[in-house]
Amino acid sequence: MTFEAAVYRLVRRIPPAHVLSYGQVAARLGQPRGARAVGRAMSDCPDSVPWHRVVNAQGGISRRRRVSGMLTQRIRLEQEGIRLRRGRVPRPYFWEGQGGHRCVWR
DNA sequence: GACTTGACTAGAC
DNA sequence: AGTCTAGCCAAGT
Repeated sequence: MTFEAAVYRLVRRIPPAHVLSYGQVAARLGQPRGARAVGRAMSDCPDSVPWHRVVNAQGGISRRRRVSGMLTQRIRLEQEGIRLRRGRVPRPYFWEGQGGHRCVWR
């Protein structure tokens, strides 16, 4: 199992209308400082991966080579019912796994 | 095979 | 609240 594959497997488990930061993904895979490696993996991921559910630690959409990709990500998030505040995904949308949060998606 | 380059980030000033 | 740094991993040079 490569790191990349592990990243894709986890990202596929993020429920609709929820997000995870690059750092959170890395931490869950046992690499608390591997956020950057997650970003690299996401830059080349299969279409079967809901890549739009991964944002940066501030809830914002990170820059990339293809600027248009940023718009696509925002659109996809909004289509799932996520409302961005000041260009960021508000905290309640962050997937905390088993616990604590209320699912705002319907 | 060494070095660079990112969709990153927590911590230290 | 800005700036800098170290740490991560794979692809491209």
